[in-house]
Amino acid sequence: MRTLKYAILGLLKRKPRTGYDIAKEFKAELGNFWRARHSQIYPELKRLLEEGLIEYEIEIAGETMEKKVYNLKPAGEKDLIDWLNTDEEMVPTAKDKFRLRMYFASNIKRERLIELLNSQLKQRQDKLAMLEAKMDEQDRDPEFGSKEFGDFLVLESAILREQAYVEWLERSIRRCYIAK
Amino acid sequence: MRTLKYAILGLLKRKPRTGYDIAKEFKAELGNFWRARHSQIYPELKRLLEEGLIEYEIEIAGETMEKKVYNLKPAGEKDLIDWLNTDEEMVPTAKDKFRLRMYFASNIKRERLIELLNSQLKQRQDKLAMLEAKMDEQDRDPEFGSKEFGDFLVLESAILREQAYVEWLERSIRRCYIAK
DNA sequence: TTTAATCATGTAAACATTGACATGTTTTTA
DNA sequence: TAAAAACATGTCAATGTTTACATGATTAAA
Repeated sequence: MRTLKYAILGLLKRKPRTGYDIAKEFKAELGNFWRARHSQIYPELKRLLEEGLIEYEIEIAGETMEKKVYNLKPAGEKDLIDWLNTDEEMVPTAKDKFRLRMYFASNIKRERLIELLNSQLKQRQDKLAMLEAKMDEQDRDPEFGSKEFGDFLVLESAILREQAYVEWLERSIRRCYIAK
Repeated sequence: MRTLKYAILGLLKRKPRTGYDIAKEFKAELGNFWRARHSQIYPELKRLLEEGLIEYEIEIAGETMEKKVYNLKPAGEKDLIDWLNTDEEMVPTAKDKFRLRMYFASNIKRERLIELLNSQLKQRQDKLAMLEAKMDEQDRDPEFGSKEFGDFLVLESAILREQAYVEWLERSIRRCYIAK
C-alpha cells in the first residue's frame, strides 16, 4: 500500500524539501490525516532514491551543516499522479481508542465516566479552536488547481470532524446525567 | 500500548466467546473504531492465556468440532477496569488515506476529482444509511451501566462521524464546481 | 555568553498489522 | 444431495510503525 511513499511524493511535488521538512509537515495541518516519524521518513527517502523516483542536492547551512534537499524526478511525479487518480474503496475502520473504550463504558462509574468525557471534550474543543483560527488566516475562495485548494479541503475536513467529535462528547455527557 | 488486548478483555467481560466470535464483533458496530483479523486475535488470546488473564473451556459443536470458549479471569477483569478508567490523551492523528489524497488535489483534473469525491460520497452515504437503520432498532434510552449504553454511545458516534464526512464531501464537490 | 530550542540525519530493536498459507467441520441453500 | 457459505483455529512472512539509541550544528533567548 505504501501510503507514506505517496505522502512524501506529494509533498515533494509542492516543493523540494529535506527529510526534516517532511517531518515538520506531519506536525502541521497534514498531520491531521497522516503522520510519520523521522525514523520512518529517512529510510523511505532512501528507498525512493534507489527506485529512481526522487533525487537530492546537498545544501550547506551555516558553516558545515549538510542538508539533503530532495526533489521529484519524472518517474516519481508519474507514480504520484497515478495514485492520486485511483478510485480507492473507503477504509472501513478509522481506529479510535477512546471510542473503543466507550463501547465498554458500562464498566465505568458514572462520575468517572463524566470526568473522562469532559477531559476529551476539553482537548477536542482546544483542537477545534486552533483549527478555526487557522481557517481565519486561510484563503476563503481558493483557485482550483492551486495548492491552497488542497489546504482548504483538508482544513475544512478537520474542522467538520472535530465539530462532530465535540457534538458527540457533549451529547454523551448529557446522556450520562439523564440516564436511569 | 496493546489496545487489542483490552478490546478482547472488554468483549469477554460482556460474555464468554471464541476467537471466531471476537473476529465477528470487529466486523459489526465495534468495527467502526477498532478492528483485528483472526491472525492477530488467536496469538493475542494465547498470550492473554499465558498471562493468566483469561481461561477457556472446550465446547463440542456438532459431532467433533472443538470450540475454545474464552472467559475473563479476575486478573483480566482488574486489568480491563484499570485501563477503562485511565484518562488518556487524545491521539493527534486518525489516519485517512482519502483526505491525505485531497491535500494533493491540485494535481487532479477537475472532472476526475469530482468523480473521486462522488465515489466516496456514495460509499459514505450507504454506510450512514446502514448505521441509521441500526439506530432505529436500538434502545433510544439505554440504562446507565447496561451494555446497551455503550452500544448507543458508539453507534451515535459513528453516525455523527459519517454525517460530518458526507457534509464535507458535499461541500467539496460544490466547491469543485464553483472554484475559478 | 551559555543554554535551550530547533535544525539535521541516521540506525536498530520491538511492536502492530496484514495477507497468504493451511486445514477441517457444520449449516444452509439451491 | 451437492455445493456454497459460514464456523472454527491456527502459523508465517512481509509490511508498517514506534521508541530508543546515536550524533552533531545552528539559531534564538535568557
